[in-house]
Amino acid sequence: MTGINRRQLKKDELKRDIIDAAFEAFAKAGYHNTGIADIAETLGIGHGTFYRYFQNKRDIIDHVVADLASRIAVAMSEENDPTGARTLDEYRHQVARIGESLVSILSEDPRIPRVLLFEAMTVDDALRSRVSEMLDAMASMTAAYLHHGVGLGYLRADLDVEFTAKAINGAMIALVLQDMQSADAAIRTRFSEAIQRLMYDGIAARPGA
Amino acid sequence: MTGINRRQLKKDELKRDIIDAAFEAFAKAGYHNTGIADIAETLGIGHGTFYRYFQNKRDIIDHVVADLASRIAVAMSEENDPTGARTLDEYRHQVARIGESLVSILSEDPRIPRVLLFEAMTVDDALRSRVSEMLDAMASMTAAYLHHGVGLGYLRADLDVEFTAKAINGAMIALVLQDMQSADAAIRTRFSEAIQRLMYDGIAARPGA
Amino acid sequence: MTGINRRQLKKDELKRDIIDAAFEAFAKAGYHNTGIADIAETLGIGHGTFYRYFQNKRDIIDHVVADLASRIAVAMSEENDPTGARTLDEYRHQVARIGESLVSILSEDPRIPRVLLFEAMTVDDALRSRVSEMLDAMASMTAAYLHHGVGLGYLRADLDVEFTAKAINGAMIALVLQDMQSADAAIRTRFSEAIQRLMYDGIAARPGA
Amino acid sequence: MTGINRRQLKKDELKRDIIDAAFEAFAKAGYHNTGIADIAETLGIGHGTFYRYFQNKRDIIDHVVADLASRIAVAMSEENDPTGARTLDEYRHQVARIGESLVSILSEDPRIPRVLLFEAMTVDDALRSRVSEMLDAMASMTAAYLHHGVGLGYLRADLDVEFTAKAINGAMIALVLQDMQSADAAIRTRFSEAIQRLMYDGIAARPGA
DNA sequence: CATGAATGAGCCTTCATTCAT
DNA sequence: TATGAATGAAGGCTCATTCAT
Repeated sequence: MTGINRRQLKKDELKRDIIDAAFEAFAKAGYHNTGIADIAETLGIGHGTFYRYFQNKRDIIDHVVADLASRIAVAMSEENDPTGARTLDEYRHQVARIGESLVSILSEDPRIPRVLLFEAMTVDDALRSRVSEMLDAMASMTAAYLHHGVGLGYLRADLDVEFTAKAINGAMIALVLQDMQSADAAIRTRFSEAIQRLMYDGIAARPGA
Repeated sequence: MTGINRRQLKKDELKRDIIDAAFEAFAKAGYHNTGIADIAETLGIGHGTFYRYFQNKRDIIDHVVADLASRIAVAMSEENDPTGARTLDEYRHQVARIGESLVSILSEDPRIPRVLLFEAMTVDDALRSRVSEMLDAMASMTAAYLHHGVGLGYLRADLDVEFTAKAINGAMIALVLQDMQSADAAIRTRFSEAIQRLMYDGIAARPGA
Repeated sequence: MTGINRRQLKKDELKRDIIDAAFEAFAKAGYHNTGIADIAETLGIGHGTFYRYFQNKRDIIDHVVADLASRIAVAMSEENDPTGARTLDEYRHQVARIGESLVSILSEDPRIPRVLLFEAMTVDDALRSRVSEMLDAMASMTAAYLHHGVGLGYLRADLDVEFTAKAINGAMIALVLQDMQSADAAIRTRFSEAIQRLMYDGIAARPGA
Repeated sequence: MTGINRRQLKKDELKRDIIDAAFEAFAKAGYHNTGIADIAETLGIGHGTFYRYFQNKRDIIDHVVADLASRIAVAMSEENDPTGARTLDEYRHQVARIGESLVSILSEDPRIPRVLLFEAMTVDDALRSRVSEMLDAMASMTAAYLHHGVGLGYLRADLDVEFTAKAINGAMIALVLQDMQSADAAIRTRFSEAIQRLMYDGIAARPGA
């Protein structure tokens, strides 16, 4: 009994390890420059073993992306409560926190944007769609917060929630990409604050302010 | 003399044709799924001929990117006059125009973002850097306009010009990507206006407004 | 004791099942396109188990062929009594019956000629010889009957028993192959009668007849 | 002009050489045990070159079979004149000659029956059908001669032309297979005569004869 | 004894690149 | 100069076989 369980556990573990190694390899060398043998060698397993866990090369990038997708989904669901704010300030902080969170999910590990935003986009249409949907989901979440902000009267009533959310999302992804290159906390903070000021105050000088 | 020139002309023409065909192919099938033979076949030339014009496969994507880079540089330089505005309204319009222009350069042909933002990013570090620099250049241009706006007093004096420019750039690229998928003029207009309102008015409700 | 016997029985049973499943698979997909795993899966056993009963893939086709050989030998020995005829007519009927029998052994199941005459012939020289010997044995049996027929004066005294037997055998195998494709009883009867008439009457018109 | 022709000639020659080498290899080691690399190595060419001439491994066996088919068709058409006989004796000789001819086509080179009758039958249904049709064509030709013989009154009026032809064909193929193994001229003659006597005289003792 | 996880030899096929014509 | 025939490294994938559990 336990024998079977332990074996299954080992299998699951190896499957995870393969996904991780593939992720690692795809991030470092790119999907197209990575061979199944490279992944297997990293793990010290025979390359035939790979095919006991995944159907083919295409299958593994799918799993890598799915893995990232679920990580992101989990992280997003943890923070997802657009209704929790009682004051403008609370709202701002909440939005800032969720924004940081979204960015962090991708920024946490520079391999994530590399694989998700670049490598996965060159595999085929299906995967491209898959990733696009993930990004759309992030924009939808942003939109939900904006929508709530409008409802509470914190945000402009005439706000084009959907497209403003997409714009903000674009800015956040720019941040992620910036982070991917430099990974400098100070820069990240400045970028983050620039986005927030852009959001709440705009860039224009205020006659009254 | 003229014979040589004419020959040179023909050579240049074919070189251009190869670049265009490669661009076309990379956009449609991706860099890694495109063979030299595919490109040559499209042009009706022998695939050995390719190697008389380009050193290798890596070389051609470089030229494709360089070609896009120069197209973008030209388009940017045409519009590049951050000092031309005399009133806030003029400034806004000028910035809107240059923003539209930047977006248009990439959006004009959906193959451009496909090749530049996806395919080129999976070739190697050198090319990735190359494209990053192009995007940085775009952000720098945005920054120049912001800088000028601050100088003229149209924009907030405490504006973090550099990072706000990057944020806006990210939003514009999001627009480009959106356009790449749908190519719907109405959507593009809405997205564009959302970005502009975000820039000048922010999203917050104004007590006084 | 009985426990061991029962175990032995079970082992023998599984061995049989594996042979049958292999026969089935080889007939359907061919020896070279059949994997050990396919055979094991059909039986619902682990494919490692296969190797407890057979040394390797080569071994199993040997057993399949041996199994067919013994089936054929049994069927042949049941009918084998070239001395039993007392009149020409009896002789003819006896020969017809044994001929039908020989054909039936192979024709009974279209998988038999498929495996024996085609698949087994592409494995290696040894197996090819094995099958050839089986066919030779069939020809020898035919020859025995012819020999007896000559001895009794029913058949031509100058009959080249050996090679005529081979020729008749070839005709019978043609019938088997025909049957393998169509399995139409009427066709089979016509074919069978054509062979018998060919044997006894030849094809030539008889001046006196 | 001549340059192109010479090149084309060389290509045709190499294509032929590949077909021949494949034929050779399939006959010696079998289709399934022969690698593309084996064929290429025999010819001293790179194995990539193979794929400039044939789409894949399946393609080459098709060409090998087609090549044999056309050789056989040519040989058959050379002899094909069932109407040329004026006397029974002439008819007999004619039939004997065409029979010898049919047998010779296959027997001439023991690799032919090996590839055609065994290897090709193991590849897939399509090829199996292809070869079956070839054998049917041979039987049809035999049938045509029998039909003519009946018309001229040389053969029994009640002869089942079609199936008798198939039976005779089976006998001839048995001869071919015999030849494939031994290649002894004396044996071949005996076998051939046994078939002819079987055809014209049958095996039965004749009361009057 | 049964199992199936692991293995790696081996095969087919592609394609960037070279070079003789 | 243009060509395309030739090449072989490289890579994806299969499957017979072994062996620890």
